[in-house]
Formats: sequence, C-alpha cells, structure tokens
Amino acid sequence: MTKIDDVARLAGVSTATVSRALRGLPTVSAATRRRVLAAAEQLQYAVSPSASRLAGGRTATVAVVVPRITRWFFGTVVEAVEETLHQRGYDLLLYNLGGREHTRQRVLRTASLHKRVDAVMLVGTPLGPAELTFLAALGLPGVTVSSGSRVPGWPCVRIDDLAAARTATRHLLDLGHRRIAHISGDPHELTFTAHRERRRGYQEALRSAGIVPDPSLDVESQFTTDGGNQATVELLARGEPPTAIFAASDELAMGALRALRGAGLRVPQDVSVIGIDDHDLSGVLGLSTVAQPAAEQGRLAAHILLDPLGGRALLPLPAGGPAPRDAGTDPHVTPVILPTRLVVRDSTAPPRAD
Amino acid sequence: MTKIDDVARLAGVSTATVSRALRGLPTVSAATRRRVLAAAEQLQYAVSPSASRLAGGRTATVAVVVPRITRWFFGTVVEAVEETLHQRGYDLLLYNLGGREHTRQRVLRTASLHKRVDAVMLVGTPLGPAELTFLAALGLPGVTVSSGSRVPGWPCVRIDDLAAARTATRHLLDLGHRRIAHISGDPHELTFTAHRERRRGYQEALRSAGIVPDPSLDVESQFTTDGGNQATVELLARGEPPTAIFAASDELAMGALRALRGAGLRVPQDVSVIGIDDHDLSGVLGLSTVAQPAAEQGRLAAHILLDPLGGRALLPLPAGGPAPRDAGTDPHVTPVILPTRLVVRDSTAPPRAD
DNA sequence: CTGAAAGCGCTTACAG
DNA sequence: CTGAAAGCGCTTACAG
Repeated sequence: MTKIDDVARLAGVSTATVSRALRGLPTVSAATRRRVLAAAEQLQYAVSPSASRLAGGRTATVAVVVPRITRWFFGTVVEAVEETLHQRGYDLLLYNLGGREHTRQRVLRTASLHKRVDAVMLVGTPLGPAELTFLAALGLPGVTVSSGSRVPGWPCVRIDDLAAARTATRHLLDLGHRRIAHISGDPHELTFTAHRERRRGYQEALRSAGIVPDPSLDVESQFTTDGGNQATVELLARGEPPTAIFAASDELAMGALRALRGAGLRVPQDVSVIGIDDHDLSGVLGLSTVAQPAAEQGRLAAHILLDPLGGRALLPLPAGGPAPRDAGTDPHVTPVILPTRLVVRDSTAPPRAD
Repeated sequence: MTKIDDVARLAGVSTATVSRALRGLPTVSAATRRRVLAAAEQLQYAVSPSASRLAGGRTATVAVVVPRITRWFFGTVVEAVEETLHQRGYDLLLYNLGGREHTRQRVLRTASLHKRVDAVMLVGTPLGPAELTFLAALGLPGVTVSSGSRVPGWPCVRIDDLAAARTATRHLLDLGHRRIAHISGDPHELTFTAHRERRRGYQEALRSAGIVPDPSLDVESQFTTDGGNQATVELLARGEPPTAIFAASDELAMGALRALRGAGLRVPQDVSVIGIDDHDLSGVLGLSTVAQPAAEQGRLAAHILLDPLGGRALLPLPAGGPAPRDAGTDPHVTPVILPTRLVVRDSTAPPRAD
C-alpha cells in the first residue's frame, strides 16, 4: 500500500503539494506537478478514499434509489447515471427498494445515507410525509427523476405524464376508437405514481372527444407485465371487450398483448393496444407507444446534481450548509420536462367496421 | 453532525466503549451497552463511514461489475446481490461496463478499486490476461458469476451452459426437428462468453443425433434482441429456412420471433424457437426456454463472498493479506453449478409434416 | 469490562 | 508556489 508520504518523498516535496498536484489544483507549478505525477505513476499510487473523505469532508459518492432495477425504466436510467457519475469521478451507491418496506425504512428513514454520500438521486420513488421530513433533515442535495412527489428544494427531471397519456389516447381516438379501455398500476403502491397522471390524461382525452370515461373499462393491477396480463383478463371478463386498450406502460401493454392472444383476440384487428415508454422490446413486439427518453432523463439528472451551480453536491459546503435555493429564480428547482413522442407500430389500427 | 464523543459524553463512557458497544463486540457489559445505545439513539448518532473505514481498515463495500445492467440476466443478478449485501450491512458500488473500453480499463486496470472496496463481484465479465494480472495484484477477495474466465482463487457461481444448450437442442430434436439453426452473440465480444459453451452444447446434441452441424445454419450477432432479429434475418436470407431455431438467450430468441413474423413465418407452425434464460417476458411471449436461476446465482455469490469461511472479505485481514486458498480442499474455489430446467411453452412444436 | 492514547492517510487553513 | 502542523472521526492494541 503506497501512501502519499511515499510519493512526497520520491518527488521531493511535501504531502500537501502531492495532494494539490494530484487533484489538479492550480496552485502548483508545472514542473512540480510533473514530478509528482511521475512519482505517483511510478509507485502506482492511488489515494485512499476513506482518508480523503474524512479529511476533505466530501465522499464523491451519490446514492441512487430505485424501486426495482429490473424494470426497464429504472435500469435504463441507472445505466445512464452510472456513466455520467463515473466520468466525473463519482461512485454510485445502489439502493434497490424492491418493494421491501424495511429496506425503504432503512434507506429513507435512518441516517444510513448520512455522511455516506454527497447527494441523493431518487428515481420513481414518491415519498410519504415522514420520509420527506427525514430527507430534509439530512440536508443533502438531491434530484428526483420521475417521482410522484417532489422533495422541497430538489430539482426534478421527468416527462409530462398527463400529456403522454393524452397523446396515446388521442391516437386511438384519431383511429376511430370510442370504446377505449385503460389498464394501469396499483394506485396505492407507494413506489411509483406516474400512472395517476396518466389516468387523468386518458380521461381528459376522452372527455375532449365527448366521451364519458367508463369505470368498467378502467382496470388497476400491478405495474408489471403480469399485472397487464391480469388486468386485461379481468377487463375481458367484464363483458363486451373494448376496441382499444391504452396501457399506462409498455410492460403493462405487453401483458395485455398476451392476455388478448390467450383470449383469441387479434391485435390490432380485434383490439388495438398502445403503451407508454418505448421499452427495449417494444420495437420487436411491434407495440405502438409514446416514447419517453429514459437514459436522457438519467443523464440530465446526474448532470444537474453534479453541476456546481445547480446541485452543489461537490463543492465544499460553506459553513452552515448549502445556500438556500430561491425557488423563484433557480431554474433547477422548477421541473425539467423532457419531450415524449408518438411511435406508431403494428399494434394500433382502426376498429373493425362492424 | 453528532459524533462519537457526543455519545460517549452522554453515556458517561469512553469513545472506545461506544465504538465497541455499537458494533456489538462481546466485551461490553449489558448495562453499559444499554446506556450507549440509548445515548446514540437519543442523539440520532450514525457513525461516519469514512472515519470508521480509515481507522478500521475495512470498507464494508463490495464492487459489483456487470456488462450492462439493462440486460435481464445482469439486472436480476444485481437485484438479488443488492438485497443480500444490504441485509448484511454492506454497500454496493455499481460498475456498469456498458461496452465502453475506457470504463473497462478504469475499473479493471487502474487502482480505482483499491482501498475502495473489500471485495469484488464480477458478473458475466470474462477477463483478458492483463486484467487477470491486475486483479490478482489487487489482492482482493472476489467471486465471479457466469463469467467466461475464472479468476484464480476466486469462487465462481454459474450454470452448466453446455448442458443447458444440449437440453434446448435435444428438445427440438425430440420434437422431430433435423434442420436446427443456432443464433448467438459475437464470439469476439469480450464481455460475455457463455455462448461459446452454448454453441458447443448445440453441436454436441446434433452430433449425438447423427447430424453434422451446418455452418450456414449458425449465425453470430450481438447478444441482444436486435442481434437476434438481425441474425434471423440473415439466416432466412441464406436460403431454405430451418424448421427450428435455438437461440443462445431469450433476448436473442425474442429477436428471432420478430424476424420470423416479419418474414411471414408462423411460430411454431412454420418454425420453432427456443432460448435460454426464462426472461421476465418469456412467459408473456409464450417462449419455450431453458430456465436458469439468475437471482439465485446472485444471492449465492453474495453469500459466498460474505461468508467469513469463504470469501473472507470482511474479517480484518491478518497481516500479510488473506490466507492463501488451498484449491484442493476449499469448496469455494470449485465452481458452484446451479441447475437449469426445460420450460416448454408455445414456441416449440413438431415440424410440419411436409 | 473499560479507558487513554496512538494512529489510520489524507486535506486544509495558515505562514511564508 | 510550497511546507509544517493540525485535524477529520473513528478503531485498536495496550494497560489495567
């Protein structure tokens, strides 16, 4: 284990100078810097993160919290975030809530994040009042991606869920559908609430077309492919099938495709299906959807977090904690809304003319 | 920021005693422990990981390296690993190689892991000679999951890829197929090599049935759904289509389903398709497959790593580094092979009788 | 079972 | 531009 003293000795300077040179501080002469870098290289020196963190007061680590890394959206976001963080020299501590309440407690209510990370990114994880209070007490900078609830003072990156749902529904209306069902996730699940907005968008689009939403055509389930399957099975059991289904996510839509096929209904001839996401597999499945830029949301959120003018995660904190944000002028506390885009494939078509 | 001194003062003991009590060391009287815990609770004390790591010499952190977290297998493994690590009080540092060579270099050849983690888990990441040398030089304990290459002295958890491929191919043979194609990943890609074994299993099964593998029926592409699509398109362009396709993964198989549909071929009436994995969506797609226990592999690997008798990651290292393993007697250095299981769904059937 | 003190390996004012 | 020295907040022999 070579340490900073070894490098200092070999380079013939003090440890303070080694520290400065290695971190690229400007107050080091070019010649000295060269010698230090050469010495460090020769000794294969790597700074001890623990020591550096303890002395410097920053961890260069970000906690990334997701409901389930195996779901398309969260995996895609994390992948983009990981790249951005590592490019900038930050470590990524992964927290996968996985629907386990005690994990949630541990992460969001204990001091486990405290002193461990410089900043927090919450992806698709709406918070309860107690959790909000706790996070605020931590005093850490953070950012949320597509989370149902905002954390006061934290920037937020997301899409306009209401508009995306409206676009999807309107596409079905434009094709001539009138009997349009909606399947979505469990509204009581506290891990993801975008589908509430999506339901509103669906209902708004229907109303704009002069259609009163029919509760019997609106089925809730789990926010997964299995959930989509079950929701559609139930939908079909309720009586006359709809001519089209708007699913609140592509994973739900894939479940719907399955259930329809199982019921002997053809897509799109008998029933049209559209989702939201543009999941990796949607192209392969020929699923029409409203695409959202998942990786882009992750990348952007990471940049905002690391941006010294924005997240301030990395600047040595001024005594007394980060300067309070002015919600009126700081662009970072107003949500950053990324655009979505209708992608028409093979799963949507006009209703049968009978 | 309350620190250990505050707790010590409130509890009326030394910081050493607080440290011991909080870590559950046995050399603390019950009464003292109670007082310390109460004081810590009252002050909302959380130990500083940096200080603890610097003083104690262990980081309680594991690096988990995957090619791409968005692929089903890797996401599923990581999810299981995350749960196990956090249950045991370990942090998970995520490294997503993402096919970027410089990332690979940074992780696998620099000293970035050094002093940062207590142990390394390599998932589906075979190593070149230089990387093996480097990892060995780090002297860290580690474990590999489903990696093409072994790291000397590291335990390994995986399935028998050859047998899985044999099972899949034999299923097609048993249905009466003779003209069986194989699609798989790029053999030169250095991020995942399980498909080499899978190809061998395919060829062995054919030969056992008296069939000479036909190179024109064996197409390489990317190890993704798109790759499966392209490979199948190419396969069909080569002339008379096969009556069945064995895809080296379910993601490849899904691409094949797409390409076949695009070519107007029905599954399984015209062409049967089988994969390996039992991907989340395979049930929904009716894809026959050879299921592998991904989460179980992750869980098991994490346990082996944390097991003081196995990985030794967490014990304070005896001077001179970890005791050398005896490859002859240590069960952890022989690969742990988990079972796979044929799952027949709707994508495989006997060939047409024409 | 408990405490005083050294030490983990850095970074940061403070001086110059 | 550079260095001496204090200090970050713990853990760990060493004594008792």
